[in-house]
Amino acid sequence: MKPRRPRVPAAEMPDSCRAVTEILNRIGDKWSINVVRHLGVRKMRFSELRRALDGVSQKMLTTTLRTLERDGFVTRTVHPTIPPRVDYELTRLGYDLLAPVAALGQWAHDNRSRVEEARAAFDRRAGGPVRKAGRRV
Amino acid sequence: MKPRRPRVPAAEMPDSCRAVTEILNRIGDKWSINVVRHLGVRKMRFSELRRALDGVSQKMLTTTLRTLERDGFVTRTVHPTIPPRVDYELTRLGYDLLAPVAALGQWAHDNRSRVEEARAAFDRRAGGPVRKAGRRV
DNA sequence: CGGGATCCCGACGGATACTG
DNA sequence: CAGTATCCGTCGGGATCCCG
Repeated sequence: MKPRRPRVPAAEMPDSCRAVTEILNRIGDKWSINVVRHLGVRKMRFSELRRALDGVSQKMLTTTLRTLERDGFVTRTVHPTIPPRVDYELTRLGYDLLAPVAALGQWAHDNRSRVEEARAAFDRRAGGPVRKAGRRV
Repeated sequence: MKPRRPRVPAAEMPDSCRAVTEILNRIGDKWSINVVRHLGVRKMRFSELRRALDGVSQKMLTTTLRTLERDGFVTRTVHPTIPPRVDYELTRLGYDLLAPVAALGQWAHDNRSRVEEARAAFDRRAGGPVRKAGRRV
């Protein structure tokens, strides 16, 4: 259990800022996080992942997995059988990433209702949701 | 409310999955995380944030702050002075979110080089970075 | 100073068809 | 099964102008 720092010193922000922005641009897309989370449970093959993710297109799953592989988060193992079989598995780096990601996931799970309530309250006050914002699911 | 588990069983993934996807769609945009991180240091006014974030447009900062306000992560305080002054501050929920976010930020900062090395190694093997659908740039 | 209103573009990502 | 190759719509988000 890593002691999390309660406060970020202002002086360190700029540098830390870029790192966060970078990593977020990488894993902040629509599927990466959930792929990592699923592979965190066990190694899976392509079609398993596709079914598990529910809604991902084949193209995006391929792209997502390739990029995760490129960044060193997953390994791709091809079994030259018929029919072909490809396994995806988290690397050490992938498991390291899983820790903070799982924490965020746990937070999201635990605090979902608080966000929903705040949102509903705001909409009552303001008369409607904010235009132009996060992607819808 | 279920007790938290270190490992998420595969059976619970779908539910947890949606929560993560939702929260990530919300804060996974280009600026939200860094706004929260900056406000985690101290309360700031609009133009302070704008300067601190380096590169954010006025429109996106406004939109980001509105949505964060809507979701209950920040408060917006207008001082009816001349010139006007608007302060943004994290709510309790915002500080709660800051914890896992800061952990992720710390991870990003600490592991930046590992990702860069993996990426460089992959590009050497494959002959170039990934483009769409696994092609090379 | 802190926005709101518009215009616009490029990417992200879905649908579909084809292949080894 | 596990991809590749295309086409194409959506919208995130930057630029610009205006206003109280």
